[in-house]
Amino acid sequence: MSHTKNEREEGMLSKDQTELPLIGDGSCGGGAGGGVALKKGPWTSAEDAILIEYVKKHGEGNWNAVQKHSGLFRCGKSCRLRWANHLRPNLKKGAFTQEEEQLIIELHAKMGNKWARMAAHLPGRTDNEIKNYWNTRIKRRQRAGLPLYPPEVCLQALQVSHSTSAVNGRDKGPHDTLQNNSYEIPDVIFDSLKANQNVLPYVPKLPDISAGSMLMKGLGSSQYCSIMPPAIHRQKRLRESMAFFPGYTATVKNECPLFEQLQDDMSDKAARSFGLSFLIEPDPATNNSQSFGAFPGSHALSNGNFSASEPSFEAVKLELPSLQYPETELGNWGTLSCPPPLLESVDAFIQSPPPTSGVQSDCLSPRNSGLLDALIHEAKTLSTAKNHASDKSSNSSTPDDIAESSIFNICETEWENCGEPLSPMGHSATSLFSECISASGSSLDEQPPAETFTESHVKSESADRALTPEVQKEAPIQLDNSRPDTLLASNWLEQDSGYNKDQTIMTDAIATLLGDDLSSEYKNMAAGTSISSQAWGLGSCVWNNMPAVCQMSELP
DNA sequence: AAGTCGCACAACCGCTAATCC
DNA sequence: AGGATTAGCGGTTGTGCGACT
Repeated sequence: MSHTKNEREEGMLSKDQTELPLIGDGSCGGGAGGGVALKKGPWTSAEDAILIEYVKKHGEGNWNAVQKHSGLFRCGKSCRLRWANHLRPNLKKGAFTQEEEQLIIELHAKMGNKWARMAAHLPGRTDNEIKNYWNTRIKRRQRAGLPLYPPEVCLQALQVSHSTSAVNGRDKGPHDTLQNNSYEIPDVIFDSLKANQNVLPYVPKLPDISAGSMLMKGLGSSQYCSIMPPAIHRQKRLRESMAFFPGYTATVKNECPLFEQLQDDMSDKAARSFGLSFLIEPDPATNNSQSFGAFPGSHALSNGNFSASEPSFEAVKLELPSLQYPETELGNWGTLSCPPPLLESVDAFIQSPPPTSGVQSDCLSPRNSGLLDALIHEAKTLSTAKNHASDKSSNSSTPDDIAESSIFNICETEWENCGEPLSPMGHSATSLFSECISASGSSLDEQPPAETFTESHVKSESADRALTPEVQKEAPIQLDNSRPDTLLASNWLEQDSGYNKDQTIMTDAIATLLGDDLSSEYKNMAAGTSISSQAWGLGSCVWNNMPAVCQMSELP
């Protein structure tokens, strides 16, 4: 990797020697500098020698003393980096081996952008090397339109996460999971979520955050969703979706490939692959909400962020390296769905959030704990609402009524308390879903063949209408067909395996997941509407949380 | 041959956590 | 306890080089 380092340094020697820039910033000044001109830029061999000599004498650490003791005009920070990245013994130089690359991929699936921790698993490699390698890889894969993670890694992540979440209680220490060759859930996520629980009314009890979800941070990245237009304009799609299914629109950015895959193969195998196994075989030891919480993939971070350190609470903060969201590709999306004005307006919102955005962010924080958690909350509320409704007018409600009166009332009341008809998942979350909408096509009637899925257009009309609250109520029917899950449904229903069978499977699966109380309602909905928009709206919530599985197993 | 572009890499920057005093 | 210092981490930027036009 750095095999040319010495040549480069030698080549730059003359330049370096002629320039001795002042250390202008305080970050490197420390106490050692004391106003002395400290050198920046590439290290020379002479400097390396001095540093090596210093470390031999004094050992590592106390880097700010290097300049004092050795006369090296470098700040301690720079010395430490130089030593750690280039001079310390046992450093492996040269390109990453196949095994190392594989390990990096797996580690990144586990940890996200925890370069230092990844480096700990790669003897002789530095975090910087790994980071650079990964960023380069991202670029490469993105250009090639390849998924970021190979399927086997996805599968492994899923399997481990599933077993981990089933076996482990809550936040098991990372060391434990690592020792078990399990996927590591950074504590910080739990901390963040826990912190959120104190603030927010509908942040569920902390469930396991599955490795699958961690993985999906990567999977959900634009690179990964390369089978769709890669750099999705999340803000635009946010609008399209959130107006219509405020609560269920999270995380689907990660899941989009599901629908491609579903179109290819909606067989039993496929269904199993992307998560029906979880549905059909729920953990009997868990009750409804718990099983939700333990559902792998239920905590896919909504912003497609790779970093495991921060399930960002800010609607727009993206921890990804900027290159991972190439703005240059946004134009592709401009042709996909929304008219420019909408696009721009949402852009403006994202890029310079209004003063209330922080409040919204807080209010919307449940997204950090995952779509299914929100679903739990909503489902419970739905159940409550239903009970209320039946108290007032017993037996008068059709399943459709129930869906309308409960689901969308919820949307308009509870969630609107956040100041905007946004999902508890928040902007990013909703945008994730809308990404899928954009990618998956506009309507059932226009449903394109799978091959052309990514080129389909979302009618801007739908998006525009979605902006106004008054269309929200009618939106479900109108827009349902644009939902990827509806497409999924339609595809599914067209399969040779037969409508009734699949419907039953799906309904039962979701019902199982929902638990006894809610399952009957869901089944009623499904039955009453023949996989109606409402049913699929609810069902899609489940589907939307399967991508960790589906992508893992169905990647080309 | 000259200019441009993209890649790979090294180093820097800003921030935070840990430690010291 | 609390401020200062140090170490570490992750993101970003700058630079050299080779490929391409």
